Amino acid sequence: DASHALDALSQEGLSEEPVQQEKEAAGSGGGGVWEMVVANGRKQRRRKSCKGRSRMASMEEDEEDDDEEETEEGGGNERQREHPFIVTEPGEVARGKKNGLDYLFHLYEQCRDFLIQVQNIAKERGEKCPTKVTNQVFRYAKKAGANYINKPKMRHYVHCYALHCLDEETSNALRRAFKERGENVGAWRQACYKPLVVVAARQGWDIDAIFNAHPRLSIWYVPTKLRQLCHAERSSTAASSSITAAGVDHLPF
Amino acid sequence: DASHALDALSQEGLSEEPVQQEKEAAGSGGGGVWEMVVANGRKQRRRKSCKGRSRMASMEEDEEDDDEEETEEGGGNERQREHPFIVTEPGEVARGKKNGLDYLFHLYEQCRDFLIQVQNIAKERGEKCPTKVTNQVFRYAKKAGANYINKPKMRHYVHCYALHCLDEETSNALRRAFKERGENVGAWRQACYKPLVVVAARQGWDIDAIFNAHPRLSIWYVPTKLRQLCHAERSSTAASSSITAAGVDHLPF
DNA sequence: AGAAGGACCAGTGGTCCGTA
DNA sequence: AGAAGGACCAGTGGTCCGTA
Repeated sequence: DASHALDALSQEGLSEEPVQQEKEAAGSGGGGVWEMVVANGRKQRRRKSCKGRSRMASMEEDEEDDDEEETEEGGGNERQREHPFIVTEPGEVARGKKNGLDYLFHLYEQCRDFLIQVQNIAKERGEKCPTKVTNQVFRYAKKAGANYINKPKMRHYVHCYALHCLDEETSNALRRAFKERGENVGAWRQACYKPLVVVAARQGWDIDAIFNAHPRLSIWYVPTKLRQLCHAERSSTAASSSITAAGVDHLPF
Repeated sequence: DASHALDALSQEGLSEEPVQQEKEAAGSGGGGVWEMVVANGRKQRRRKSCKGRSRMASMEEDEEDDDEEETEEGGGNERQREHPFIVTEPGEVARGKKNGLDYLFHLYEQCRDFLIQVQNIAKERGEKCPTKVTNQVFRYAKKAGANYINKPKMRHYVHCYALHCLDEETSNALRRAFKERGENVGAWRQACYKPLVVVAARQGWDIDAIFNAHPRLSIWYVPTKLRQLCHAERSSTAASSSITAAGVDHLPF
C-alpha cells in the first residue's frame, strides 16, 4: 500500500538519482563547486542523508538513502548556505559566489514540481491533498535532496516571483534598471511591491483572486505585506476619489 | 479603521441583540427553558459575557458586551450541555429534553452565516479570508452568543449534513427508517456513511470535488473517515473489476 | 553592511476521553 | 448505555533573529 507511492516516487531517474535532482542545476546553484555547473545543467549533487528522521504517519518516509556522509565540497563541511542572490538581467548568469534571479525563479518552479508530486501521492493514497506549497512540501523537497529550498527564503521572495508571473515585461525592466544602478537584492525586492500593487489596481484589487487565477502563482500564499499594501492603497484611492466626488457635489465650499 | 468592521457587525439587529441570535431558535434549542421556544422562534437567549478575553490581533475583539452574568435559566448555573439529538423525521420537532435533526442541520446553516460574517469583516480589513469553517469561525460564533455551537459537535455530524445536502431524498428516507426502528443517533450517524459513498461512486470518487461543488457543503472539511471509506471502496471496486477483466482475458484458468 | 535559513511561536485541524 | 464538548496535541503558517 505505502510502497506504491514510493515506487511512483523513485520510478523515474532512479538509475543514479531521483529525477528532481536534475532540475536543480538548471539555473546555477549553491556554493563550493557549483559555479562551474551553471551552463551544462547536468552535474548533480549527492544529497546528504538526513539521519534524524521524522516519525510522521504518512508520505515522507524515506526512499533509498544509502549514500554516505558527503563526497562533494572537497570533503570539508564548509558549505553552509546558498550563495546570496544578486540582481541579474533576464538570461544573465551570476558570476562568482552569487546566484542570479533566473535561478531564484527557477526555485519556485521546482517547488511547484514537488507540490505536484506530493499531490499525486496524496491522491493515490486517498489522503488530503494540498493545493498550496505547505510545510509538508518543503519537508518533501528536503527529503528529495533539495536542501537549497527552504521556507523562509521562498516566502521572502514570493512577491518578486509574482511580478515575474503577472507582468514579465515590467519585471524584466525592473531587473535591468536595478542592475544598472548597482542596487542590491534587498532594494530590488522592495521595489517589486509597487508595480504589483499597480497590477492589482488594474484588476480590481483582489490580490487573492489575482494569485489564484494564475496557474503557477495560485500555489503560493499571498504575502502579508503585499496584501496590506494593496489594502492600504485601495483605501486611500477610494478615500481620495470619494472626497473628490463629495467635494463637487455636497461639501459647503 | 478597526471600527468599520465592527459597525458592519452590529449594524443589523442592534436594537436588541445581534441578528444571528434570532436564527438560533428556528429549530429547537439547548436546555432549560428552551423546549418552550420551539415553534414561535422569537424568544432570545442573552449571551453570557465571556470575561477571559483572547489577545488575538484581529477581528474578534468585542462588540458591545454589557449584559451582566446570566438572567436566564432560573438563575442557577444548571444548564451545562445541549440536549442530545434524537432521530426525527423531516419536519418533526423533538419532544422532551431532546433536539431533532432539522435543528442539527440548522446549526450547519448558522455556521455558514457566521463564516460569511467573518469573511466580510476580513475583506473589509484586507486580511486573509477563510473559505472554510475554521477555529476562527467557531470562536466568532461563541463571541456572538452561539454557545451551543462547538467544533467537536459540528465535525462529528458533517457527513450527515453532507448526505442531507447531496441527496435529500435518501437522507429523509434514512431518517424515517431509523426513527421507525427506534435506532439511536449514533446508529443513524453511522448509517449515513454508506449512501454517501454511493453518491461518491456515482460521481467519480472525488469526495473533495463533490463537497466543493456544493455551495453549502464547500465550506466544510471532508471528514477523515468519509475520505477513507471512499478511498477503500474505490480501491476494492477497482481491484475486483480488474480481476474480472483480467480473469476473462489473461488468467490461466 | 546585506543576506540566508534554523528555529521558534501563536493559533490550527483533528479528535480523544473525562464528564454528565 | 449513549452523547456532548473541553481540552489536548502534533504539525502549520509565518517570520524573527542569531549566524556567517
